[in-house]
Amino acid sequence: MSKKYNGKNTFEEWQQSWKIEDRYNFKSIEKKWQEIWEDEKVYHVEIDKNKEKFYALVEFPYPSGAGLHVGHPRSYTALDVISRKKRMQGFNVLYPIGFDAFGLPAENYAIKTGIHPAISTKENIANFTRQLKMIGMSFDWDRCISTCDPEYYKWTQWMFIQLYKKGLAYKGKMAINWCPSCKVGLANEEVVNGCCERCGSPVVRKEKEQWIVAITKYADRLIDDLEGLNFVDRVKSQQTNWIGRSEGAELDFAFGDDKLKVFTTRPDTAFGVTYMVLAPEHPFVAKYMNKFENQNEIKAYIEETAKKSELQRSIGEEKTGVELKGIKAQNPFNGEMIPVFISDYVLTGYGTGAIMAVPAHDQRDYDFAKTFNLPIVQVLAGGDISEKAWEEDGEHINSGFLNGLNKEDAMRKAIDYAVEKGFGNSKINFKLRDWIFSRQRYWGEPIPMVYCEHCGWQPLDEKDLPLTLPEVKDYLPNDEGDSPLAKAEDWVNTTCPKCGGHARRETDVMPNWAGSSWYFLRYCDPHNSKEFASKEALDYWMNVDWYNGGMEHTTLHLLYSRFWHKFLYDCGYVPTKEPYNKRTSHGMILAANGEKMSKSRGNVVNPDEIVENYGADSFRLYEMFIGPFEQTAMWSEESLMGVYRFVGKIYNLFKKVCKDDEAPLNGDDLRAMHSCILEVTERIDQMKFNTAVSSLMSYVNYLSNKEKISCTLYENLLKLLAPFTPHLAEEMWARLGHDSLIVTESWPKGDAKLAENSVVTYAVQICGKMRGTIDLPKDMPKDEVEKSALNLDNIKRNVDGKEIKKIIVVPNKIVNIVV
RNA sequence: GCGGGUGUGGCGGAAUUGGUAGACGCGCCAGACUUAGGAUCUGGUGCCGCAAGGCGUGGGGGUUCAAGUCCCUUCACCCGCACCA
Repeated sequence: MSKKYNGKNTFEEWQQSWKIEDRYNFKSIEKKWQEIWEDEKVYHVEIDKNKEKFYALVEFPYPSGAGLHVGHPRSYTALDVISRKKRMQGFNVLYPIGFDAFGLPAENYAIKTGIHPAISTKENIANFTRQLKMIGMSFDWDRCISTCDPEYYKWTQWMFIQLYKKGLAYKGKMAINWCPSCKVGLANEEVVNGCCERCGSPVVRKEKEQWIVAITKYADRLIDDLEGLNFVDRVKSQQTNWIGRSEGAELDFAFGDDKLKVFTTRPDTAFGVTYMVLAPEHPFVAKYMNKFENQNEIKAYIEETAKKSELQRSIGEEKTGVELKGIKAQNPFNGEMIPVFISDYVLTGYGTGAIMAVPAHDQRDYDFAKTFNLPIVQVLAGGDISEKAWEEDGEHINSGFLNGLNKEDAMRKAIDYAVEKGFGNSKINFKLRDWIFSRQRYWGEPIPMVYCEHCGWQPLDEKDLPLTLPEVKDYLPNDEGDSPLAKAEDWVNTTCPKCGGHARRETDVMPNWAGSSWYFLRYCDPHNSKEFASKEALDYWMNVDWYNGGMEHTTLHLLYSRFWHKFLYDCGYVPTKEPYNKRTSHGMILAANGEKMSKSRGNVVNPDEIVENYGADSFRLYEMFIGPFEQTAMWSEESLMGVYRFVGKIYNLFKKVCKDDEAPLNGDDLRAMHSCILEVTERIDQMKFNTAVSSLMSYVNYLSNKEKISCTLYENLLKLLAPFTPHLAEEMWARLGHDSLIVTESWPKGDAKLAENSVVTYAVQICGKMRGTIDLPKDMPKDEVEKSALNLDNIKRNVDGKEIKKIIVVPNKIVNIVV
């Protein structure tokens, strides 16, 4: 008997040395096994073509100064359980971790303290690493990456250059969302209810030159390719909604010397158009300004709307606007001349920034028409348009050649007509906007572009990557929106890679969604200095088989990374169209009173303390037991105590364990063991971790009631526990005298036949009401079941004197007597 | 307004998809042991009732021998988007 992992010796010696006071000492047990795993690189993986691979991924954390939150391990433990089980089932499992290390908090901390973000980030990463190891995560630490490492962001920059070369990254001047508090421009996805996602300040509009990434070119594919993916429905629908595809037509209305283009989803209602509206920012407003009769009024309105924040603009209950007097538009369907307005209810960024208004059939147009006393012409039969707009369908009326048609036919005919006469065509529009990619801050990837007066914007030569962040003394951004990098004159002034003349570097940095858009690719081959990852590694490891992360990233990271991956696929750099086969989302963990955990509320639970008091195994197990994985859960230290007691019980059970021949397995034993194996196996796969733990508890309760526990029963318990409480499982496995690590043992196989009982309990009902139960042999013939049921005292008494109409027998389940 | 989700004991939550509602855990009650502890063990615990029995899965209706589960209707709460033409 080897003593490789075992300070004592054999099973017998362990049992003999057991004293009543020998309590479950999680501290020494957990430390011991963490060291062994690390020394033996148990969780390190390499490509092994003889084994089926499994790639499990969790969202890598931002290494904040606060350290790990109890919410992080919910996701990490879940996929750790899955990874550990998959390993035991013979898969070659890649379960990596890294750090999404660029970001504002480190930079704000630097502004406050003067400590360089690189230094504080490094410290935070060290702390996170300590904590993640403390809770026994089976990550392959050799593959640990950090997005702020130049060896990493070299490739982020390289990919940006590819985007630029393919015309998908462009510099544009446009009104962007500006957070006056963070002093940074934001992508559309980073604005929540008109406020900054990060700090909550109301966002204002600001005209700025920005790097923009043309994610909208992929809008269609980002929706359509969702179909084949195993993503939870709420993720799919949220992404589809966000991208917001709508099909319709673009139509030209004559306006001055121009054609005023509008987008509409209902070209069939064109005969009901009684006026048009432009966004105040629409170029025609400025172009025709000197032709308008009420210039002062128009200018005043434009000024007023410009001052409003996005938030104010979107909640204006009353419709406002100004007519552009002096020029009318002509409806190409019926030749009518109609008035044109500007109003802030028309958005400049969607469609063409102009609409044809059909007040009879659109409530917003209806409200506007009422305010400005404009005619309302009904073109769809139904409803009462003196009350409100009729937005349902109906037969077309007052519509010339469309009269009498239904929606589909009228749509087709209207578009055909527009195409034939040359004033329109069918068109699909999206809510999704291009991705604003510039951030006017310091702690991010420098954008590898220079501006040369002769050659314009030029990408760096790829061999000059990485373009590293320069040192600066002052991290403060300014209100004008200049990045702190602008002050690093030596760095900013450079030469043009094309003509060799003087050029200036881009001083904005990338958003921190850049590095996270492809990190799962780097995990496949993290030390490669020639490519972001080798073809061989990508071919073997991709796709991610199971990706778990927060719902808050559905329209941010998850959308960006799918886009980024599709781009790389189009360039031939990755083998698959989509990066993730399966996406699930964990629920949040709230404080005991149902509030969000936050520093300001003082209700944050610190994992360090939990592990100190109860151990990593209990912590992990509680995270899994806390409630349905995809739902919000409340932290409860009492419930954690219950789990801790359970873990202690498993430890104490050891003293009852004996060799199988001392306590031969009986039918009940086999039933308990096999049904537990079957349940735990199935429930882990279905992410029903809470009920998987219940199964284990029931099994342990069964074992506790026994005088002696056969070794087989206990060994299987340990294997089933290994994914949840790996330290304890290893320790008890070793104490049983095994020379192997339990994490490398194979997952037990449940036998459904052995899990079945030969005696079943029938519920006996009269007219659907429970009147008793009866134990009968499994698969007894129906008429015998009936007879036995009618023989029950309680049934006899209740049936007495009544006529039995019929008796329903559901095999092995229920007898229902109808009287 | 649109999209997604949730409602079950004192509490967190189970329920093989129509077949004994309340698994498992917490809490509570009773008992055991004890160098009294936030320890451990045993039993009990949906509600009303001494009992027989009755009532129970947000509310109301329906289908069925049988409904937490299916259908109709209604209410409450949570999340995402929101003047998207």
